[in-house]
Amino acid sequence: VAGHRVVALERRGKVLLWRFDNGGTVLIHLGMSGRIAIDAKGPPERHDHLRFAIDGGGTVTFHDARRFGFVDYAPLDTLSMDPLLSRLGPEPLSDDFTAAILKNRLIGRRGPIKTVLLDQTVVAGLGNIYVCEALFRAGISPLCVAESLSPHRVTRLVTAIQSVLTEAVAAGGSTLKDHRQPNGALGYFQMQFSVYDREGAACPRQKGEGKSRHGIKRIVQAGRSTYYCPGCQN
DNA sequence: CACGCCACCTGTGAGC
DNA sequence: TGCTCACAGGTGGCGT
Repeated sequence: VAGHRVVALERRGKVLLWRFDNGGTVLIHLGMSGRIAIDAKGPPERHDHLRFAIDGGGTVTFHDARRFGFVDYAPLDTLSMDPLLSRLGPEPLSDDFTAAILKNRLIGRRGPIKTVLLDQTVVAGLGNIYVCEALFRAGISPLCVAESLSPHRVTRLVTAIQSVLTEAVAAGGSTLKDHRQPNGALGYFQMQFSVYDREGAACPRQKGEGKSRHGIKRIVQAGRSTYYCPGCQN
């Protein structure tokens, strides 16, 4: 991409796409601990893996301590065939993400809805935090068999996913530890978590209602932590 | 095909 | 203080 101009910055699921005027695309996945830093000050730090120098002196740095992220390059016209993108489910904030479509994609999925929503081929872009938060908002137990959800519940789930993602983006994401926005700012959506990483806390929906006997519970599903309120999610 | 488990790699906090 | 262990936002390969 040296010598070429970026013509568009896009995203598909969790994959960042930098489109260049030669038709090529740089693909970036931040994994768990990755970040992009614009005009990072000073010399490269530990775990800075790649730095782009921009005309005018600016820099764009890919930094990732845990190295679960990656950067790849797709030459002209190969992007749509990229295995990273070709099997992705619908964008949850697009018009393509409706209750009818999600319901359809849950057919044949007998695993728990929590695990199924983490499958990027079902819906693109959801991670562990936002699945937990969306299921709480929808009042759906993470243990529910995915294909058994009623149309009404799937409708609530779609609405919950959209609201969680919209609010999380507005808050700059969730900084548990590593996440930074490209300008270096922290994310703040963790302040608004209802259940994630809140094991033992009172359920926010039951606060002040005198029936807070249900604390937030942590279980493990497919090797991942799930947080939920057994009182409101069933 | 669907699903669970494990590995991948590094940092951090808890417990001793 | 320093050691060991468990665990962490994701994904892909493997066995079942």
